[in-house]
Amino acid sequence: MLTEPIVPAAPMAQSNPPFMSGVPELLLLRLLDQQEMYGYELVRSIRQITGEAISLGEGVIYPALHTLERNGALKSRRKAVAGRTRVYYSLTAKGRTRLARLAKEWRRIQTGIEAALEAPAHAQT
Amino acid sequence: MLTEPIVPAAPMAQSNPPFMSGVPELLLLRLLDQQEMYGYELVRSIRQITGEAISLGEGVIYPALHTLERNGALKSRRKAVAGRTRVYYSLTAKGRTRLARLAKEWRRIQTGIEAALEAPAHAQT
DNA sequence: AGACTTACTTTGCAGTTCTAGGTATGTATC
DNA sequence: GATACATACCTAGAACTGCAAAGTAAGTCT
Repeated sequence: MLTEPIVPAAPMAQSNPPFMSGVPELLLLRLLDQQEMYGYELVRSIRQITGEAISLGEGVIYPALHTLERNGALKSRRKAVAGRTRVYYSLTAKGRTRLARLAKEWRRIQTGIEAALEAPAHAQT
Repeated sequence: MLTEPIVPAAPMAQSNPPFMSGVPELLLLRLLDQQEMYGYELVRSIRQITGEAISLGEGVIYPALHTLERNGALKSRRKAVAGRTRVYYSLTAKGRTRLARLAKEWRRIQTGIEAALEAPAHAQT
């Protein structure tokens, strides 16, 4: 049963977090370039590898994995472990190309922002 | 005259550039924190200060300025220069707070990504 | 039996950047 | 004076994407 949402849930919040676009994709490709992993594992790994700076929920990871696989950047295989079935993902050649391009793009932006933030000129010490 | 678009214009393109969310806002606040500026000027300044790494068109800048002013982060005043009218923007206290928060957020993400990209662990030399 | 963790999935919202087009005025060129 | 270019501002609409929330289900532990 249970046909109604009971409570619409309060919306609000500060909505769209800045600086996050493209980040999930970059991190997934980066991690999967090192070794085969499954979704749930990736969620924890991202938290860890970024030093708790970035935390992506399952609602972000799984859809992203599906999209990347659909695009041919990832390939997957099912594997039964401890009576449970996991879906392991790994990079394809296309995925490696994409990772390289994305990482380069990131560095470009990052360099640009850094230049702007350091911005001498004004002096405010 | 000229009442029709003549050609619908081909869409396509590679769509949404990654890593750009929040960036226009951050750069605008950063630049306007140093000195009063007008839209057209900001377009060029951003290109310059980021070392050509980031280039934001007028279609990005003006709406962003309007939104920031509406949110109370910026204040504006009209000024006639060389027979032309310019709209100069500058930071409000609220804008300064926002800049601080955004910059901090940027550094957090940036650090996280960097950690992930450098990621030793695997070794592939 | 109950509670918790693992593991995967889906829906819908929300907010943003970007391209492309359009207006208008001053200045330089022919 | 006509043409072209740079300055200066504005808007609409599309496209994308991350995120929270909720749900399913099966193991494990107490």
